[in-house]
Amino acid sequence: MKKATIKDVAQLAKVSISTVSNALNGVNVVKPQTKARILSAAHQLNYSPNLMGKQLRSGQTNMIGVFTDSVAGPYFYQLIETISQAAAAKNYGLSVTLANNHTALMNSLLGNTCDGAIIFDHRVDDRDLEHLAGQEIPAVMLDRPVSGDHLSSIVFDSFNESYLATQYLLQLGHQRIGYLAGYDNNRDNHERFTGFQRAILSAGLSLEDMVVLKGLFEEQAAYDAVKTYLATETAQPVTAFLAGNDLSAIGAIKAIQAAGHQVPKDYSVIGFDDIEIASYFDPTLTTIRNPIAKQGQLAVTELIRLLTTKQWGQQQVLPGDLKIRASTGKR
Amino acid sequence: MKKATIKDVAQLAKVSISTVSNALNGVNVVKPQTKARILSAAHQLNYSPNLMGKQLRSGQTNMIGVFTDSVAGPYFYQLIETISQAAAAKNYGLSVTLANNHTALMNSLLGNTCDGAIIFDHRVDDRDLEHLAGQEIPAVMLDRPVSGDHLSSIVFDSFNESYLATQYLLQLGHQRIGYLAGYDNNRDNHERFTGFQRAILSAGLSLEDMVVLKGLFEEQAAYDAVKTYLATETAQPVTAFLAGNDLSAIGAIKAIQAAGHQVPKDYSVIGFDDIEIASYFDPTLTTIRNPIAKQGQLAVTELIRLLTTKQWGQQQVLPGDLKIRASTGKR
DNA sequence: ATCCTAAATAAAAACGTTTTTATAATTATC
DNA sequence: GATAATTATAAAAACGTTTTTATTTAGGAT
Repeated sequence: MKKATIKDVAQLAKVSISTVSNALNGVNVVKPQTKARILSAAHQLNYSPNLMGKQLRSGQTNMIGVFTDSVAGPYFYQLIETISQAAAAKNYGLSVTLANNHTALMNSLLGNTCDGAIIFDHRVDDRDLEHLAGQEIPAVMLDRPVSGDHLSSIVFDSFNESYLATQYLLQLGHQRIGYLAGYDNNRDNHERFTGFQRAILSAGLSLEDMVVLKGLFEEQAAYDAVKTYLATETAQPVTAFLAGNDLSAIGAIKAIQAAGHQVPKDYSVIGFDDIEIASYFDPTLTTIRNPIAKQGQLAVTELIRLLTTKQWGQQQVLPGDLKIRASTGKR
Repeated sequence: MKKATIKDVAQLAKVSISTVSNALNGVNVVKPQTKARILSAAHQLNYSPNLMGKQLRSGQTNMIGVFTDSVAGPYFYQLIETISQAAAAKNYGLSVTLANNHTALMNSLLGNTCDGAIIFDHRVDDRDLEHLAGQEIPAVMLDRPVSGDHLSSIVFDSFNESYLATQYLLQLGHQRIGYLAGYDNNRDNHERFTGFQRAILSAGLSLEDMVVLKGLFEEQAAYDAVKTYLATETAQPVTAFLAGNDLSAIGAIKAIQAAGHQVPKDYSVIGFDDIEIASYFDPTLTTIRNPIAKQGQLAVTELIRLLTTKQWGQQQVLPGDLKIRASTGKR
């Protein structure tokens, strides 16, 4: 049995398709008796409306689209989980699109498959955003601050978080700190690094005394970098590491332990993100926790605001907080 | 500027919409010169096709839909990540739909928004599956074995995995084992429990000597259950726990440690799933690892087979393997 | 030039809906 | 018991595409 259309229902109920549409969509003009007949026919045929037809005609999808290049890692599922709940509360469906390449991404973004988009995808550049805005598709960016018509962003205050984390290490008495950098072109990495530098300078210390290693946001890369560093004897070695994220912090700790030292006795280590592992790892990881849930909720609220009021978008910057655990201690 | 349609492109290029369609979709009948004109017009107008129109007319979406009630937890993102890659390799887009209630779910599933579905959602019951099959929407189920027309399933061999895990504990010399049960209505829980029971009986032991606690697949619940159990002095206490999943295993270990005992010296603990935390936890967790990546790949392959050959579906059961780490030891 | 064929383009139909407009049926008013 | 007003239903248009069918144009052969 092929999928039944509204025509089939109309035929079976001996009625026109417009009446079926009205009956099914609760437009209160159809006689109870006919409505019952239609409902029964629809049920009998297992009818469910074709969403393409529906959305094409009505011009709206009642869907929020999340566009991302990867769902890997705890950050994403926490984020998506809250977005899902917030969207449901506002009676929007949620569809997460994982596009493999840039054209597929833009086609799906510009293809009117959702009323508005939440974007966490580094492949979307400024020109793409212009297209979006030009076609009046409201979007909320989560990976970098933007603003413009139909465009908002909700990002974390990476600079300040890093500044505070560095201050905390300095306060514990660490004078020489190693920074485990992430990807070069990454906004968070850049912000965190400048936050780190600013805190050092504000404390009257010299950047010359600090060490920058390549952690690349990965456990293995961080492990290798720290291992190599520890192997080269220095007159005045670093006593703490500020890692670009939790994974590289874990890599650093493993390298430190592998070299026969202890955390936090010999070296303090601090990460970013507060991923799930952070509180299960031994030692539990001091880290900066981002308000992921809040970001997700705000993204939905803001998108719906753009959708309904058609106002100019806005930037929002969320502060994170330092979660002190067992991987940091006094020098 | 409103979104440009194929009509606008046609008008600007001084050509009919069918020619535009042909030019844009690479149908090789349009003169190079006109094609260039059309492409230029499309570019100039920032044209991108409306997918609803496209899909409505062509009757296919080139999309695989993943339907689930939750993306929480490492299992899902690993699964979705592999599904995404497998789909991309076969030139299918991926759309993950998180529906909040049953009607929304079924509407979206039956709404022709994708060519085929991969379903991981306990809310989809047998009647729903009949509807699906009746409307010729191919689907692959991941949370329980089914078969039928247009329907396949790829599940883990929970029974056997549990049987092997229990055998391993017995082999280590544990004669009394506690089972930390999950949700009552959960298939995995049921399979795992019967696997456990069968292994006990096969070894000639009595189920009377075993203890069943409610772990509910959660860390906290497991913690509480084990804490309570340990507090009640028994003549012949359990020396090992088989937990329904890794989270409850971790809860159990924490409770054991909190009561002043050691793992694996005093109690061995074994989990299921091999979540990310399992190898970071202290002690690292012995667990049964499911081939999640394989499940994802197979799901896509099988769905595409259903899609293209229109054959009767099939069941597939994947074996997991025991990952021995530090949370288990000889009695 | 005339006709034929092939190539290129255009026109029209179709997909499944909702929405707008038109018609039919019922009820109310006098 | 006719007409107006209201209510219920039907018909037609529209959404943006692709696809099928029709028409025009160009190029050869006669």
